[in-house]
Amino acid sequence: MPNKVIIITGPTASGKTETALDVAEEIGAEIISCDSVQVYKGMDIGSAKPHVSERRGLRHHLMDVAEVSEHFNVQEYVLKARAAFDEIRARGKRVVVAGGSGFYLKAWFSAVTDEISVSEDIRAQCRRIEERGGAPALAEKLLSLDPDAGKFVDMMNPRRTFRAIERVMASGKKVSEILSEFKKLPCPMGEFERDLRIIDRPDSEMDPRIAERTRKMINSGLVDETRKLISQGILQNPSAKNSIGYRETIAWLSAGSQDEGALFSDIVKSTLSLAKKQRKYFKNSLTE
RNA sequence: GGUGGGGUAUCCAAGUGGCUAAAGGGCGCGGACUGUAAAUCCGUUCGGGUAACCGUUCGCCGGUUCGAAACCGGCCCCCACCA
Repeated sequence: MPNKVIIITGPTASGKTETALDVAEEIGAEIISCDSVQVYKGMDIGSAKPHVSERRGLRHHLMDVAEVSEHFNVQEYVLKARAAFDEIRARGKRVVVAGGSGFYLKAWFSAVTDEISVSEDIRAQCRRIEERGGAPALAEKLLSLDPDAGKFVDMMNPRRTFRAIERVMASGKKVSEILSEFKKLPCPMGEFERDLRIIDRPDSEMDPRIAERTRKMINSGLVDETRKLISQGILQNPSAKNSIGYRETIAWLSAGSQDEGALFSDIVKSTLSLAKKQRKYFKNSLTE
């Protein structure tokens, strides 16, 4: 199957970027990144984005496609990645998908969003409910619209409940219907053969790799990069400002920039738990 | 040497007589997740047991009490200030 799309993923710092480059180089493929942070311009050091000089002349897509001040999400990822995917294949080249953002990666396997369009008015209503009473108020609202919703939606999670209310209000359908229709949706990237490769290493290798990479990030200017991003509006973007490395640096800067050792260990700690979380996602949501 | 503060589970940290195997947080572990996903949320976290329950625990030793992490005495460490 020489046309298979090779999908390379793995926890952060496992070495998937290198592997992807090796593989892509060997088969003359272009790379579509699957990383929710590398999509942002200027988030380079902290996201371990390979510098242009490290890309071995291979074309990379879905990197630097958004401003840090603007929100990005899976929906946009799907749109842009699909466009790049079609374009590359139209040129007769092969594709390597590489990255560790689990939810984005899922889009290469199945639907991740539905087609219900939610009006700004409905969204504003939900926001008001949340502001007034938080998760309990959202749960109450959802149950008033659909008494069975509790079976399908995590009512403790305001974000999930919020989304469910929106969809129910916009479609007039019950959660169960929305869900079963969603499950029937095709993969947004289309039909193609996949070759999923999950890169991983034992903790005994991961721990020092993460420590070393974090050290390197700080030494090569993570703090300055973060300052620049702040001036470009990263603080207005909740997903970008909460990404690992930047989140800690922002906190460290606002706490007075004392004790660089603490910054280092905070980032290492967060990165370690990210790696664990990624493994779980791959295990539970990407493989059968 | 003196004065004050402190020693609680893997870490930080509440708790001043029973309802305490011991609040809360972190870490770890498990799980959920359709538009913030490197996010958000849930469960679990002394040992044994499916459980009832049993065993061991709050610096150490001893005491008071029906009963102590908590009260009393002694001792050992740590921190701050004074000398």
